[in-house]
Amino acid sequence: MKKRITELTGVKEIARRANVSIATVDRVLHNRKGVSKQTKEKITQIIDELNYKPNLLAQRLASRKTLRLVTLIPESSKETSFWDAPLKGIEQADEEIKQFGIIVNKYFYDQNLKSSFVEQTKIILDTKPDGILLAPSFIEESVTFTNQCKELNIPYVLIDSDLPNNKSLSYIGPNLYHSGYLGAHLVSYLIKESDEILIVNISREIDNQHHLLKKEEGFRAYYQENNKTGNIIKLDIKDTDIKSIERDLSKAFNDHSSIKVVFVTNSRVSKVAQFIENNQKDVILIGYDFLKENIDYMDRGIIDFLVCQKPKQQGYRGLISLYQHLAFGSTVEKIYFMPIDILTKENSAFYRN
Amino acid sequence: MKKRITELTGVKEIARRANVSIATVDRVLHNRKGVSKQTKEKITQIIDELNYKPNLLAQRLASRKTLRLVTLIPESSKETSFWDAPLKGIEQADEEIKQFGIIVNKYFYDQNLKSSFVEQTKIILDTKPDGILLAPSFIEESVTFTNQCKELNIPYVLIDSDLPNNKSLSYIGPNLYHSGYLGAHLVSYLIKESDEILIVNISREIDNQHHLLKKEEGFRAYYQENNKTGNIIKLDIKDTDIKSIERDLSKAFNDHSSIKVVFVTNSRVSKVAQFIENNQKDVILIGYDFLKENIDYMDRGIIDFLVCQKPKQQGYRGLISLYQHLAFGSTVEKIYFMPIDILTKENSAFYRN
DNA sequence: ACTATATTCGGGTACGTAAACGTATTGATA
DNA sequence: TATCAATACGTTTACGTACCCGAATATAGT
Repeated sequence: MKKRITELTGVKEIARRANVSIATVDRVLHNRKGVSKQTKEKITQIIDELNYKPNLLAQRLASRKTLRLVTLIPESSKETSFWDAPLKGIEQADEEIKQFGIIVNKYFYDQNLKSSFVEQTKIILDTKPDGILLAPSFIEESVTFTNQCKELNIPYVLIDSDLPNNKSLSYIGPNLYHSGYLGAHLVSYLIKESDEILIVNISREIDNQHHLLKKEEGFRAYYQENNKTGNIIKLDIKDTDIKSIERDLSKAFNDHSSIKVVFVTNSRVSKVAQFIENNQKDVILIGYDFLKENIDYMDRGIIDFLVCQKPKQQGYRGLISLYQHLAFGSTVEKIYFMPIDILTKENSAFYRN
Repeated sequence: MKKRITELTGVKEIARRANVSIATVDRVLHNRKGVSKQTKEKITQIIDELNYKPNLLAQRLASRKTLRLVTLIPESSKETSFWDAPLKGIEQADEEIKQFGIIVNKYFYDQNLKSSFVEQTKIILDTKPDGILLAPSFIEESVTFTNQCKELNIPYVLIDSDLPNNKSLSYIGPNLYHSGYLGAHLVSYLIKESDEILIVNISREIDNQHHLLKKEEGFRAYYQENNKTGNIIKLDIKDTDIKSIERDLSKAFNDHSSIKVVFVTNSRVSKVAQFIENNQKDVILIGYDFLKENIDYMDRGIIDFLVCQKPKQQGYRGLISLYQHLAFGSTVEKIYFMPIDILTKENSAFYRN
């Protein structure tokens, strides 16, 4: 530990060199009025010369502001615990930044209930937060909401899925198309020419099917582009209870005798795993997301691969981005695609969500 | 943005409640002498009551200390650019923390020259840094060095490979055994009973072979534990020039006609790829590390899988850990195993090192 | 020329903590 | 008893920035 050499680059130094007071320098720095053109130019020049960077510590300390951020994501449901992970990320970020005078308010909606989403957005707008982290499951309603945010000049970050006309500060989440593409690539290693591939979409109508379709598109694209002749069968399951799923799967396996690979387009892969375990099917099973139930099946060798895109990171990074943008005016990446991670029995223990 | 409600939990408030000055509170907080037992107890109690947490911003601002951290890692060589990545991570962390009064000095050694390592450690100890980030390629010498650090009370963090008697603040890097184990698991999907597997170790004697052996051990363990009957052939290549490598590989392929998978235990996989491309061998090739030359071969379909363990993150996290420990006294994870990432042609573009 | 108003600027305080320095009290020693 | 050191505590300045308040100056209008 050594004494710091006296700072030679602060506002004080700038003021000294320009023969003005620090208040004037401050005005220039914050683009406030009350400074003559001459003085402003002179100060600006000195700022450039010194390559002045404000001391962030002092800045936040002196600013008697409290930033309030809100998050709006689906609540964790019985159907899937997927949203536990982003929430954890949010909580972790909250923990880290709250000491810097940031308050985070969390709001949740029911993924099966559009009205709950709309309701929450209204409540949020009433509180006039300084920034918003949003998981936009319902496209149309989300567009409406984000437009309102724009009008009120409230920056927002999207996670998990993007919106078409994205005026968001940033999108942080998967590239769904490539995610499916990768799935197909993996599958290509695992099958022979004559084998059949079963793609399974499990999702209620009301869900944001956008996700699944994009993935399927990527999956199919791989086969087209690479002239693979895999025989692809598609199965849509709209009723998400286990009985319906088992019934539909049974039928598929009866109709198609040489299914070798099953590709489930979302985190509900554990339901399929349950069926496969019970019925002793000898297939390779690929699905999505690092959920406990999925990991269990993977450890038991029923699920072979899980593709995962760091849901916790999405929450964490989203909040941190907002914070940095609001507190320091840092620029943030407009689009931040999460890595596409491949999990197997052998590396899942080391996975960082 | 709202005005912050006047802080009711600072040293000032504690001082007010205890009927003492803030200096006395400060003394108690820092365990300095000059406070009577009574007063100290009283203040301690109030601190607990208020659940006082010091304002980190103010703390760092007021402390006229500069922390100096040093890093010691191999220099990037012609043989492998692996260490470019950790260096980048270090530089990124440096960029982030230098505004908080942290100075980072970088030192490098030649991975093929023990003496250069020892030399650098001496120089470093002379400068008496506040913390050290170390990549301990040479085990014995590193043990000596870290023991000296312990004596001088300088905390250090290890990256990339661990040391047996680890009194380090933290180890951040791969679990090599599991890394190899995963490789075998991947391979198991790709081969038939009769196929042969070629394990290739490319490394000069002087290198830290520890790495490679651990990986190989994991690889073999998988086959034993899972009763796989794969026919494993091992090839050690001590001369790292391309000609020797090609000669040795040629011989191996001549001797063994049914090699289907080649597993290279380190980042030199691109050399093998070069051979395979030139000789049109139809094998699946698996190797390590996200290097440009490796990615190139993967994009061209010569390398099928790369296993990678976030080398950049290792550098970044290592420095940040040191900083947080020294600046804030945060506790850091004693062992932080990096995730074991599987890269293919299709997800490498989204990889975050 | 004289007020009224706008513009330009500096002084000073605040944020919460660190720590150098000063002061008062006590008790031991010569 | 005079001296001194140790102890316990308070006062004050400093860190670098934000921003309020008011003073000085310039400009305009009569």
